[in-house]
Order: sequence, then structure tokens, then C-alpha cells
Amino acid sequence: MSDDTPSRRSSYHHGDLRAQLIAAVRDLVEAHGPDGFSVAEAARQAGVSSAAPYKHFRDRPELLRAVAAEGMDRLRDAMEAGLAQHPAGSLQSVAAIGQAYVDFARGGPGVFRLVFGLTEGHEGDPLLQEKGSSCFGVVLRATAAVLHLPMEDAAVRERAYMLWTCVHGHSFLTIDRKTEGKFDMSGDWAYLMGISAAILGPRG
Amino acid sequence: MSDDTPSRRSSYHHGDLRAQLIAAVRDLVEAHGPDGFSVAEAARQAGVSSAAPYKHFRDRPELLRAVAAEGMDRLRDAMEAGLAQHPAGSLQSVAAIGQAYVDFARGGPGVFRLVFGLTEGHEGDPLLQEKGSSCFGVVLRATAAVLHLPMEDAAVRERAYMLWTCVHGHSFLTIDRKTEGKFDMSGDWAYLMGISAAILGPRG
DNA sequence: TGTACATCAGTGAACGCGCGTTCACTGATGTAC
DNA sequence: TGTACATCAGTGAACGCGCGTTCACTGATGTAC
Repeated sequence: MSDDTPSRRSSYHHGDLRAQLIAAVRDLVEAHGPDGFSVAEAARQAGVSSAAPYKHFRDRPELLRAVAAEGMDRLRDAMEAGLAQHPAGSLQSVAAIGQAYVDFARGGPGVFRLVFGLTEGHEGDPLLQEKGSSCFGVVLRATAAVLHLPMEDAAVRERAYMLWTCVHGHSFLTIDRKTEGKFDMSGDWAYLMGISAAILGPRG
Repeated sequence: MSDDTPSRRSSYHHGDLRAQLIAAVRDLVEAHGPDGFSVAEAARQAGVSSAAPYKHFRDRPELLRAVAAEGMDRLRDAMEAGLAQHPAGSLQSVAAIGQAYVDFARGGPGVFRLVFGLTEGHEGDPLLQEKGSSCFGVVLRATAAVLHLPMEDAAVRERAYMLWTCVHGHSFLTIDRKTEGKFDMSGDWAYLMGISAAILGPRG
């Protein structure tokens, strides 16, 4: 953290191109959707020739995949942080994970769609798959704690998956504006606590 | 239904271009995602010059919107049909709506994503919004019947929305292959009945 | 039944555009001696 | 500390491509008389 002013690199070498390209693509994906970016435009935003990105990424899909991977890391961190804010085993801890998830989606709908959309280039990428499982692991842990059951228990997996579908669906419906008018609970939290109670039982 | 062999129109006029373009775009969207189609390719598949589509659609977005609208109609019809298969007020009737929804998603992931994704061209299209509300109306009706409450009751809206998020999330996770390994209930039906019971209470 | 004409769904050629990617290159940087 | 050299992150020009859209056109169809 000496001189990371993000734009004005006057030296010949850029020094931070890889990270800055990822940031540029992230912005483009937010602005135009997961398919609405181009390597050329990302290069332009990073102030660099259109050939430069190929020094850091094999091709367009690899660049996209890097953005998705970075997004998934942020999501998992946010979920962990949410979980840690409440006592283990409380419904609140589960709802907080959901809140982190929804916030992530709302805060970056483009990246959220990218991460969960198998967009062209990263159909079965094992790295992304592993990161996804790691996110689900957070839900599993919280669910097991609420139910006082081991994580491997079938009921835990079942309930955790149900929670995931709800939060995932709510996130998508929110960012896709399908929710307006049809539904007005007093914000996400009421919804998340309601759904957690319904799925995990009314004990707190 | 006199001679609708879909490809071989040897007359100068095509006669069925509009419908055939929509079908072509539907196929392309399934093959390459909501953004992965081109007017040119659709024209090619319909056996027509690349200028011909513009006799039926103002521009690319309008063609996409037509495909989305047609998709939403099919979804609503399927939901209604599912609902009608079981006694009104039964948990099964609710699960059947969910099953129709999931089947629709699995049967045409591309169109499903298109319909629910505000892809570039149809951000706030009132026609699509109305068709979406009409889908939600089916869920509302079924929920009200189960709960023995009027459709306008706040609890009905709340529970119906919860159901929708779950089914929507399950659909997305399924078509995006995020579900493999993590979860293996014995198919959709067990999941749908489970979630209906959790959200609407254990009464049958 | 026959003819004149308006309509309109098609053609095919052309346009300008931005993209992904490659290529030979250049100049800054780090290392070995 | 100084020099030679390998490395490698950048440049900028060029390529071929497919796309969305427009345009003047043509030929089939339906209708009025």
C-alpha cells in the first residue's frame, strides 16, 4: 500500500494490470450483464492497449472466470461474517447468512448472475464448483447448529438446501425486479427470519 | 393444420415467418443463452434473408421480447394445469404448481433465464410484467385455498411469496447445476411437498 | 371472368462497427558476474 | 558499483469475422371495377 492510486501509472509497466482488468470487467458486467463486456472495453478502461490483457489471461472466458472466482470468494467471506455476528444455533445466525447473500446479489447483480449462471465459458469449472460448495458449507454448518445434529445428517442437508433455494430465489426475484408490488414485507430481514423459522422449526 | 411442414415453403412468400422466427430464436437461446442469438442466425434457420425479420419485428430486442412473452404464456398455462390436477386446498395442488415451474425451467433453461432475467431489452416491459403477475396469481389462489383465507390476506401474500422464492431458487440451482452432489432428495416432488408443508403448515 | 393496381413480404447487396486475437516490436526491470 | 543480458509486460497495427440495420428492388397476393 505505497502508491496504489488506481489510474495514473505513468511508468511503461502498469504494475497492477491483472487486478485492474478484473475490476474493469466487474464494472462492465454490472453495467451490461454477464455477456455485455468485451476484452477491448476492459483494456480501454484500464488505460492499456487491446492486446495487453492477453499477457495476463489466455482468452476472454478465462478473464470472465477470474471475475466469477473473485466474486465467489467475496460471497463466502460475507456469509461467514454474517454467521459470526450471531450466537451459533440461533435462527438469527441463519437469517444473517441469508442477508449477506441477498446483499451480495443486490450489491452486484451482474456478478451474482455471472457466478450462478454458467455463462458460456465456465460450465463445469472445478475451481468455481469447489468455491460454490464452500459457500454451501457455511449454510450447512449453521443449519446443523440450529438443529443440534451433525452436519452429515440427511435432515441437515435437506433443510440447508431448502434454505438455500429460498434465499437464492428471493435474491434473483429482487434483482430482477419481479417482486415489486407483489410483495412488501418490511424488508429482507422479516422475510429471512420467517423463512428460517418455517424451515427449521419455531424454536429459537 | 393443412400443410404446416415447418421448413419447405417453396412459394415466394413464407406465410409463417413470424412464428418460425420466434421458434428459431427459442432454439438459439436454448443453445447459446439469452444473449447468444443473432437476428442473422435466426433468419438463416428460418431459411430467409437477413433483412426479412425486420418486416415482422422492429429490431432485435423486440424479437427477444416476443420470445419471452410466449415463454411466459406457456409457463402460466403449465402452472394452471398443474394446479387443476389436484383437489383445491391440498398441499399437492401447491406442489404441482411448483413441479410445473421446475419442469418449465428444466425443459427450457435458456428461455427460463430470458423470462426472468431482464436481459438488456425488456427491463420494464409492461406486457411481460403483467404476464408475470398472472403467474404469481396462480400461486396466490392455491395458497389462499390451502390456508382458507381470502387471496388479499397479507398472510397469503407472504406465504405465496415464500413458496415462489423456494421454487424459483430450486429451479435456478437445478438448471445451473449447482445442486449436484450437495443434495439428493428423491427428485423434485419430495422437495416440493416438503417445502409446501414447511411453509403452509403440516395440515394436508 | 378479366384486368389494373395497391399492398406488402420477401431479396440481396451494402454500410459501418466493434470485437477477439495475433504479431513483430520495444523498452523497463532484475539478475549474474 | 558497473556492465551485459535475459525476461517479460507493454505497444500499435493488422487480420478476418459476424453482426444489426438500411435500401432500392421484385414478385406474389388480394381487391375494385
